[in-house]
Amino acid sequence: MKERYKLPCNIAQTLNIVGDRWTLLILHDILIGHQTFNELKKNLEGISANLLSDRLKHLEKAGLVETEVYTKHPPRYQYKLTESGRDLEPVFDALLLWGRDHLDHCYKKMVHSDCQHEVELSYYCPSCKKTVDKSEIDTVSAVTSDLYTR
Amino acid sequence: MKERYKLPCNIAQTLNIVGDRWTLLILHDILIGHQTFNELKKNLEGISANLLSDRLKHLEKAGLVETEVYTKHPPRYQYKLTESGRDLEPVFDALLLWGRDHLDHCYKKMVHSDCQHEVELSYYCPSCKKTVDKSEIDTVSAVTSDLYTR
DNA sequence: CAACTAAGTTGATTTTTTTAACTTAGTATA
DNA sequence: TATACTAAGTTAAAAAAATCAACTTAGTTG
Repeated sequence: MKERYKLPCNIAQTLNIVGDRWTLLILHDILIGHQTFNELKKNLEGISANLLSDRLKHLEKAGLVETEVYTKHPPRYQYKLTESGRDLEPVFDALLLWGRDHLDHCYKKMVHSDCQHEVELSYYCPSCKKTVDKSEIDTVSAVTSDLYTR
Repeated sequence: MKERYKLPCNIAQTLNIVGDRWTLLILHDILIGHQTFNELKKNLEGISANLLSDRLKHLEKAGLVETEVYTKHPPRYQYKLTESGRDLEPVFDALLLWGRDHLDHCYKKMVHSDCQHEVELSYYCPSCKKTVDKSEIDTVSAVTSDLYTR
């Protein structure tokens, strides 16, 4: 993929990697256990084979997906997420929870297994070892530590 | 927008609303305070006027954005996020934090204002009033409460 | 040996996005 | 008062991306 968005912004640059049509859904489908080409194709109803092929190649190059031989004869591969691919989980969960709250029809929710109550996303400071409110968080430039808004 | 993805999945259906090229970046730019058409156009380097116009119309229809007159003469509008638009914040933050961890060049980070340490996303059970680990969370069908994997 | 399956590839068509020029209404400037 | 300028778009053409449908290749099964 060419660098589509040129903005100096984590979100834009992340979307340059995972923001194309179908890409996040492919990654999510691998995450939940669909690992062969045809399994993915079957599960992602509506995707075309060439697009799936292109996306998998791109994601492998970008280091989010890796292939692994699972039978030698005939040679068969399975697609797996790398660590950086698995690290998209909060993105999937944030989208899932937005959908839970705002879609006309909600398909999935996330509940705490102990009590079966729905969970939320929150922010955690590993140094203070506590949950912090969004209002206590600064989004700062990674370079100068100046306060930034993007 | 037509219903592009037909999958019975919160993530796919959410991406039907916000997954088109430029859409999340537009929403984020409104969130951080750019509210007029030309401000958005200037800040989203590379976007074309007609696409920005189309996206804003779509987002208004979908209820994530609303317009407000801010001068009568000449009539001038500003774009604002509705509550459902603002609720995308965890999505933006999850993308930002993925970028912090995995982009070659990181532009922004999020720190706890008290201690200046970088924060993480976590899951919170409002019923148990505590942070819960992802391993303690079930993603279940919203309808039948059966365990589901999508 | 014929049919089948997995994992794609190829080429044509359709849809989206980009590029660039134009519009419209009001404001400010010479 | 004509002229240029700005905000907020629209329009049309060209380019790029996605979809659709058919084909390929290598190995397997009946």
